Amino acid sequence: MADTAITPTREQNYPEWYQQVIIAADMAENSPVRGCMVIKPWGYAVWENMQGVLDRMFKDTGHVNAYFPLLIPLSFLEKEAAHVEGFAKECAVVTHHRLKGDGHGKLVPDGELEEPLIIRPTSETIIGHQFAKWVKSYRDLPILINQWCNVMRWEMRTRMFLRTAEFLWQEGHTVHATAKEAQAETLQMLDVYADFAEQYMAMPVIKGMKTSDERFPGAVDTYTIEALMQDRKALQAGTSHFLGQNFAKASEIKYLSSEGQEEFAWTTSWGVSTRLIGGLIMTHSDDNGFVAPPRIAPLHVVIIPIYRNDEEKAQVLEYVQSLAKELKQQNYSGSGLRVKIDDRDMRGGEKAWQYIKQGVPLRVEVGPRDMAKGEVFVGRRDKGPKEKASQARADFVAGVPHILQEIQDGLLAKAKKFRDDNIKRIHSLADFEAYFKGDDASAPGFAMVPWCEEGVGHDLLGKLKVTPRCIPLQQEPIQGNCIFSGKPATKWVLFAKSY
RNA sequence: CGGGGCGUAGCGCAGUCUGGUAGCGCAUCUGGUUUGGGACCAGAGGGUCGCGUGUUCGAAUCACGCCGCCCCGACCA
Repeated sequence: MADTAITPTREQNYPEWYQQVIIAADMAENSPVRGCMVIKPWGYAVWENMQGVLDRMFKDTGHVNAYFPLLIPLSFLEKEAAHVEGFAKECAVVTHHRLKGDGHGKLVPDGELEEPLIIRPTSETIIGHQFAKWVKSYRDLPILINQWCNVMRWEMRTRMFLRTAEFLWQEGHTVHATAKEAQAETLQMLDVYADFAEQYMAMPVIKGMKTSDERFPGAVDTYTIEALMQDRKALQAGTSHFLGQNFAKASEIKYLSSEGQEEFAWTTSWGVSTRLIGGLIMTHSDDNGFVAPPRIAPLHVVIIPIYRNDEEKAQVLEYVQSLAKELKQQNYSGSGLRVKIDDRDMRGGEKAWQYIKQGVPLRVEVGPRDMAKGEVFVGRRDKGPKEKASQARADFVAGVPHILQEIQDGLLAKAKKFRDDNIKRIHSLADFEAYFKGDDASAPGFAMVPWCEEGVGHDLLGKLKVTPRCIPLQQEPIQGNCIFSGKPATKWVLFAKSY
């Protein structure tokens, strides 16, 4: 056996390591359909936990859930000019509504549709169409809606979780009477995303506004949370868009104001996807596999009973069942502890390694010796696989919530330090080039660059495969000149190689 | 859509150059020995060799055509 559970290691081949972690943790696998993935129970459990927290946060900020159709009339996509440009090339199109036999055992499309339908790449157009009917008066506003669904974008190159042709997400869509209110909503949801990423996923993010080139097609302003992965590439982890009146005009969302004037409404949209799981994997996992932050881990504690014969088995199982019961009564992050006893007929070591690869925060091994002493033998996922220690059973049970929070905090602190250690302030084009040159496998991290706010176009960016990630909301005082134009700088801009 | 590579057991591969009745490792199942740690021994099950046509006494292997997938670009939540 290799000395790490995952081969290759991050150091040896990061992209391959990423794939292997997903397979070893049994989170997902490729499907027979190009670019699509099967999310297996362990991966889906992570998503369900993320959904649970986000859904509560959305509801706490006044949103309600609804559902809109998968299929959208093609003509809807044509309504907003920039939106057409942005999405037309990557849409799956439905042109027929049944199949017929060709007489040789094959099925061929039959029944051509008068108007083709597209599979939603995002739902602004169809939701806007419905909103137009729902909004008549200023009294109907605001509309604060979210939907959990799948969308499809026919991407050229895909990677599990990070970019798949079909992916799961939530998309929030809101309508407001004023620009100010819509802008406040956009920023509020960006904060929700940032809080979720940091407090639950232990993934530090930088909040900022996208530069015009990176904006969502059809948006006035796009805000983003940007995270740094362990290979020092950036990941756009969530976006929130102020759509101005662009979609309101395209879909004719109009209302009568309290002054009796007909006005176009102001809309927003915001989303995070299963891509976050990819970010989670690349933020915390190590050469032994996935590391699940306790607050969204499918299991908090796995108990592995150790025994030699049926008599011992009966005794140990009784002991661990009462242990599991006590643990489940403990509370962590708003719910009972998630605990499982694994009494499969397998060797203990093999089970232990499986849970290491799956990232379970705490492994408890209990055999006759522990039982006799009223102890448990505990391993933590944030420590080495063999760094395990005995502990009095009662102390352990009472202390688990505290240990879990310690692991959670440790993951965030470690990720934050890594992120902060890999942000560099750069004041000249030459330094910028020196920082970013090198192949894709050796991304250096984030660069903070002084900028004059007049576009960031430069040939160097394409050559270095570097993109502006965002204009951070939190700006520090700046002096000096824009590295692109040489004019006095007014803002710091964040650059990186990215996913 | 350009450039490269690959389709043989559930997974990973050898065999193809030089045509001769399909093999290895892992996984699975059975029996045994083990048992505080990703066990060991013995045995078993499992494949129209991507599809089609051709050459041949004989094709995984040669020829032609097709299909699919992966990697590198353009595109990207």
